[in-house]
This record gives sequence, structure tokens and C-alpha cells, in this order.
Amino acid sequence: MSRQAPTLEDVARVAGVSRATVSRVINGVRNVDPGIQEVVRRAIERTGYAPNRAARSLVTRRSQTVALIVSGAGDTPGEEQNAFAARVFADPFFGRVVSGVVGYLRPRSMHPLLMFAESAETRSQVLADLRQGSADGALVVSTHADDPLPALLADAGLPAVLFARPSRPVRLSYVDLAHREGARLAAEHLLERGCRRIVTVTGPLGVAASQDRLAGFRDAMARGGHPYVPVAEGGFTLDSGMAAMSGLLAEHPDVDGVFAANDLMAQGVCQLLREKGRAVPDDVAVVGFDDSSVAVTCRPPLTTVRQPVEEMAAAMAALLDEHNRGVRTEPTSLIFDPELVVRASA
Amino acid sequence: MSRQAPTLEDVARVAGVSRATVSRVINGVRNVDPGIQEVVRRAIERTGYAPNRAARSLVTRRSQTVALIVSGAGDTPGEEQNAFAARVFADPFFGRVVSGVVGYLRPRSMHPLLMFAESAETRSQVLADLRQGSADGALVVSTHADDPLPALLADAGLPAVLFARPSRPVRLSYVDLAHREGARLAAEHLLERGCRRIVTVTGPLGVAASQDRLAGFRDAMARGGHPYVPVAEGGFTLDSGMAAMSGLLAEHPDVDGVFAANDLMAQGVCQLLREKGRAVPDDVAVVGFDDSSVAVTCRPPLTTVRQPVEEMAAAMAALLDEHNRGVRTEPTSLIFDPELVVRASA
DNA sequence: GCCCCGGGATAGAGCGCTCTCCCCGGACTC
DNA sequence: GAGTCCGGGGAGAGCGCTCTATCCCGGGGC
Repeated sequence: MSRQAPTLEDVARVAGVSRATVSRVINGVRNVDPGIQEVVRRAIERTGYAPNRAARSLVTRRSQTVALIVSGAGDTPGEEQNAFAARVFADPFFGRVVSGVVGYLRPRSMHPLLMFAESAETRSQVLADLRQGSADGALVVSTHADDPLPALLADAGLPAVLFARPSRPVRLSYVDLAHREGARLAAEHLLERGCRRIVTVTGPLGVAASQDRLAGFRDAMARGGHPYVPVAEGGFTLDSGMAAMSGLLAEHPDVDGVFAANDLMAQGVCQLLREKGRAVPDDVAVVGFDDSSVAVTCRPPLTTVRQPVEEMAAAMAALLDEHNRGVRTEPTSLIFDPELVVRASA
Repeated sequence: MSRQAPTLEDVARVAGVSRATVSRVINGVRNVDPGIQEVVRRAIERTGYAPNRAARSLVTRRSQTVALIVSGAGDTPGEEQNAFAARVFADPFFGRVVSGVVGYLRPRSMHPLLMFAESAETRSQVLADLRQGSADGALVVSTHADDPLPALLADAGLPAVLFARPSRPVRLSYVDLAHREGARLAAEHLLERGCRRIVTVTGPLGVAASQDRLAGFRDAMARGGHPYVPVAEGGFTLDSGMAAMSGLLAEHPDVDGVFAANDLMAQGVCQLLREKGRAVPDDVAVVGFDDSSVAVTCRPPLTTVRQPVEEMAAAMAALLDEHNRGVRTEPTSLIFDPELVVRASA
């Protein structure tokens, strides 16, 4: 298709020096005579040289690539695997993860290699790819609590960093949010607003984050003089938010405040309340969680607990980098603080 | 960190054959005695061998990786570059692209390398990465009409396939939708429904797709006896849809049908109509375009023109593959047919 | 004047694969 | 029975880079 790409050898010949010298100039290693540096640089320009990545990787044992793995639980049937990626990216959360990761990687001229692992087969595929050196490590975002991938990675001795604390302890670093603290912010906001009949829609209770948010919310409510809070479990989706709220409303028609464990469910809560003739926020105040893009597009815009996803994702990449460079050897956890964002819904 | 990974040499020693034979077994090349095949396979298992990707790439000149590039126009200022990825993935469209690409790549054990190019600097970075052999080619999705990247790729002789016809002709393959046809479906549906005072909200008119949708809509309307259609230009975002509809409604208060050039704007149109006291679809029927995830979550669910994005994305990957394998040498265009999906909004 | 020292450059040995060429031996042809 | 084929296997030359060991050479110490 195209003429043979120039190699180090070609540049060296043009510059009238050895291959090693050119390599040193490119990698900025050791003392090289400034004059010769200039000559080499010009030769590189003239030849249009671009170092071959595979050759470099072969000797350095680094791929300058990081695997960004979205990992589901158990086994997704074959027909649904194709839809997995679409479902995942339908949640604005992942866009923010990608954004944060890229923010760290790009200045270091690295790129994320996108992988999905939602069945036993794809999981072992991912593991094999990593062992082949396709990437210098993995950044894992699990969509389910009982994701087996982290343990597999740890057992294989592959460098990896997780988003969110794994449900079973694993010798891997992770970043996470102070969920209880975030739920406390939501509770206090609702109470300060004067709400007195408050209910909550939780995430799937198998997920540690859901439990923490619920626990934090209950604690803060109890401290505020409300020892009992009606609870309905949702599944982090819009529909599940509607369904959960529907049940709560039937049992507690006088409700005046709702805390939903994520924004998508909060949107569902708002939609259901409107359908049932309740005005948000005048009749019922609603607080979400995440501060994802739906928080802004939702009508009314959601008051929500902001999770600094981009920062957290960037921190994942940074942690992995430190592990790879040997700067950090022990598994570490980095916990980020949430923040209340007040909009129209509460 | 871990013991030295086993190499082909190690496997060959264990199996008692030569390196070449092991390589042949792994790559399924030429006839190898079934008995020896079995011995080699066992040796691979025993040693836990995984072929080194860099070494293989070095000699085959294939990375088994495809760059998936989201490309913006002109120059995005540095502070906004980090948000680019998040903005991009906020549109459910890209999730579907990723899904389609992965659907093709995964069975071939390849992965997409995610890149963003929204400024001159990042564009040349991307170009350099590609020339280094980080990927076997590029799949490009442009967010703007005047994206310079396709031309740069073509000039550099790098294999690439585009999503949507480029505004200026370029010697590259692309996939696209029969936009005029899709707009025709929308027009005919509104007319059949009995709408008589119909307006349309277009996408940014610098984008070819927007122009085609508008032209197709006008043609079909004219054929249906409506030579004049009020038009307002939007920007494919929710807000721009609201703004455009606000203007149209002021000038044409008796409107009873709207065609919006994408679902996000259609959602904006619905929201604005509701705010102005118009019921959808009873007072005004609304048709969107794309059949993205918002079409389902929108209230009411949108009647829309489905774009088979996943199929189109998979076709991009397939085209690139064919170019790389030398099966296809000339730039090709693949045009997909849209389909009307009737839901509640019209 | 000899030796030592060290900055600055080179030579060359791999990294782990693929693939071309070559060899061997049994079956087939005439 | 000699020549020809061909299936099955091995040897070894790279692919383009990094990096260690080495060399060269000018200057300073004694």
C-alpha cells in the first residue's frame, strides 16, 4: 500500500550517526552533544520517521496502552452480549469515566483499549489479552456486585485498579466515593427544607454502594429525629425508579420528600409523581445521586449529590501508572468526597 | 512482579519439537501431524503460554487493534478538551457505535483503541500514533462537518473508514444512511396521520446529513401537496430543539405536526410544547430521528426514524478489515435504509 | 611522558515471534 | 529400481527497537 516506513537505521544513516545515538535523542537519555542532537532531529524530520511501537514494546515490555474494562456479572447470554456495550454507554456515567481516564492518559500519549467482559468466555478472553501484553494493566468498572473479574486479575498477578470497593476483598487498589457522607448530605437537605414524610428508593442492595447510601441516609435521618424511613429497592434504571416510587406512594400517600440512590431513578420518581398528580418540588421534593447529565435534562432539573467521576477515573489511571512504575507497591484505596448540587427538584 | 512469562521456545522444549512447529499449531498453518498437534497443545497448557503480542506485531505488521476516533472540528480550547469525551458520550449515539464496532471486532479477538481528536495538537498526535502502528487503521466519527481529520488520514495513506459522507470528497470508504428516504418516511407518516400545518426543526445545516434530511422532508411534503414548510435550524441538542420550536410556535400557533432531525431535539420540542400547553400527540404530533435511547425514555415515547447505527458501525469495521486484508482496494460507500418506528408521539 | 579518567559515541546482542527455505523419507510413476 | 512428488518437520534469518558493554579520545595528575 505505502512505501516501507523509515526505521531508526535510516535516520541514523541520514544523520551520519549510529542507531543508538538516534535512540538516545528520541528518548532524551544521557548526554548527547547538542550539535548532534540538532542534526539527528533534522534527519528525523527529513525522513518522516515514526518509531515502531511493536518493536519498542517488545524490548521495553510496555505497551503504552491501558485496558478499560467494563465488566458485568455472571453470564450474559450470547444474543445479549452485543447489546451490553450499548446498555452500558446509555448510562452517562461511563462517558464521564472515559473522559476522566482519557484526561490522564492523553498527556502521556497513551490510549485506553476498550474491553467488555460480561460472560465467562469474554472474561477469559480479556485475561488472555492482558497476559499477552496488549495493555499495561486494567481499569475495571463493574456493573454488578458479584463480578468475578477482579479476583481473576488479582490471582493472575495482573496490575489492575477498580472503580468502587469490590464486594469481596481483593488485593487490588481501588477508588471510591464516601457514599454514606453523600447520603447524609441528601438527608440533611431534605430535612432542612422542611420535609417530614420522607422515603427512599435504593439501588440494588447487592451492590456495596447501594447499601452504604442507604445506611448513610438512615443514620442521618435518625440523627435528625426520624428513626424510621420507608424503603423500596430499585435497580438503578428509570423504570425501576418509577416502579419503586409507585409502591411507596401507594403505602405513603402523604410523602413529601424522596431520596433516590441515582439520578436515573430520580427521573423515574419525578415522572411517576407527575403522572399521579404530584408537583415536584412543591408537593414532593426529590433528591438524586451522581449529578449525571440526566440531572440537568430532567424536568425539573435535579437536586443531586455530585460524584466527582472524572477525577476518580483519572485517579484510577494514575494509581495504575504508579503501580506499573513501581512507585507504589501495596494496594491502596482513594476515597473521594461528594458534594450537594442544589437545583429545582428539592 | 511475576516470573518470566513462558515463550515459544519454552513450549517447544517441553513438547520436544521446534519453535516453528509450535507456531504452526498455534496459527493453524499448514498440515501438522495430529499426534504432534496434541502434544504441542498439552505443552502450551502445561506452561501456561500466551503469545507475546508485541513480538507478533513486529513481524506481522498488524496490531490486531483498531482505532475508534471521535473527531471534532477546528480547535477546541485546552480547558474544554477534557469535557469533549464526556459530551460525546452523553449522546447515546456513540454508545451504539461502540456496541456495533465491538460486535464485529470481538469475535476476531480485536479491540477498539479509543482516541479523541478535537484540536490541531490532538489530531497530529492521533496521526503519529497511527503511523507508529498502534492500530491497523481508523474508524472515524466526526462531530462536525468541517472536520479536517479524514483528509489528513487519506493524505497520510492510512487506512480509515468514516461514519457518514464527508462534506468534502475524500478517497476513503464510508457508511451512511439514506437520510432523504428517512425524512420521507417521517413526512408521509405525519401526512397520513392527518396533520396539515407541519413544521420542521433541522440539524446544523453545515452538516450534510442535516441538509439531506431537510431536502428529503421538503420533497415528500411537496409531493403530498405542501410546497411550503416552515423551518428552524437547531444544533442536535435538547436546548436547541426547545429554542427552535419556541420560534416556530410563535409564528405558527396553529401547528399540528413537527419533524425534528434527531431525537434529542424532538425531546426538546415535546418539552416546549408541554410548557406552552400543547398536548403531544393530541394537539401536535412529533416525529424524531435516530431511534436513540431517549426516544424510549422521552414522555411520550417518540415516533422516530430508526437509524441502524450498530449495523452501520459493524460495517465500518468490516470495511476496514477488508481494506487491510487487501480484499477491497477501492474506496466504497455503504448506504443503509432507515425504518419508521411508531410510538406514542405521532 | 605515562596513566588514568570520563564524556560521548558505537557495536552488537538480544526481545519473542513469523516465515522462507531446506531437508528428509515414504509413496507414486514409469 | 530410479526418479519425482509431496507432506511434515527443522534451522535460522530477520522484524525495529533498547541497552549494555566497549571503545575512542582529549585532558589532567604525577
